Amino acid sequence: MTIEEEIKQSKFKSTHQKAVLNLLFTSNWIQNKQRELFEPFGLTGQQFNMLRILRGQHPKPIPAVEIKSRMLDKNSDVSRLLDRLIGKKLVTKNQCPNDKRATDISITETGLDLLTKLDTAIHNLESRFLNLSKEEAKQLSDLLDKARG
Amino acid sequence: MTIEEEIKQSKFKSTHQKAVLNLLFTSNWIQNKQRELFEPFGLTGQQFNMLRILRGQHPKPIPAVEIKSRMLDKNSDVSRLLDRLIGKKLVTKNQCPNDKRATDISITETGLDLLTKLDTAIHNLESRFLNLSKEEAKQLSDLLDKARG
DNA sequence: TAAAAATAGATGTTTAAACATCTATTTAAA
DNA sequence: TTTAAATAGATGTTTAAACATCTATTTTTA
Repeated sequence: MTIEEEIKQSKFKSTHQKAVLNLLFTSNWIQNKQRELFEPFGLTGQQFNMLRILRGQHPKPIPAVEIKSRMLDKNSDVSRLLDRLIGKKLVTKNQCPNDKRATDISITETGLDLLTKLDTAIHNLESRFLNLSKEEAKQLSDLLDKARG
Repeated sequence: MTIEEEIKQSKFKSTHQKAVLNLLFTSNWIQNKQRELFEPFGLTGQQFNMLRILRGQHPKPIPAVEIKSRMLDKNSDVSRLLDRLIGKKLVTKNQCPNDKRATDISITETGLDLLTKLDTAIHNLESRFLNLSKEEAKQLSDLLDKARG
């Protein structure tokens, strides 16, 4: 379905407006797919994003402020997202010895196991459901970089 | 800034994963810009989306279910979004005479005036801040359509 | 036609987003 | 070095998202 069909709008003020609406719509579309996938595991998209960041650093702990700077959504409420992940034993938090204000956040083995279980499903979502060739995926990413430029 | 810089991640599992992360990031980026713009007018992005849909139909009223089918976010809680817009006198709601279950929703003059005030600012956001040529904007939109295909 | 299914919308509840403010600690400046 | 500024993170509050469930009405079907 084209964006025209998806939102039942045949005309747009400009090509740019159409691109913006399509971008926002497609982002929602992906997030809905992801939500379906995460739901059986009791994770939200933001929580998954955070776990993936921590896995990237594992076994090195990182402070919460560093997580925030890597999140897709820069407004994320990292403190309380962390609280929920700690409650699920997926991450640990300790006071950083060098800087008493800061925290050392690490993903636990349980967290790593959970991500491993999700890996295949996520890969399918990203590659199989994103109906693009490798070249087109690169082209899309490059256009997005340029769009924000 | 490239997506690598934005989320401080130099390697990605696949080109597709990079495209997905870039898409979600860019969507957040746009929504943050929009929020700044709407904030002085007391609107959220969803409320603006709804008003624009109603303007597209004006002066013909449409039922709430029709609004929902045109929203960018298909999970929108239309009833309560409408309540808020009615509270601001930006839209009106009446029982539909043909179908007592349904509603006739219309944008008010106040709502139209508000959108008029926002038009230039939105156009700037969409065209000036989306740093793409017309051809690139079309290319982006086409890739997004294909990605969901 | 009576019962079942579908549709339109409202509402209740839990969780999270958005925004501001606050404390503790560290770094910079006077 | 004493104060001021900046930084890391926690927390409080309001609003909205997410999910289910409910009522009223209309449509279908047995």
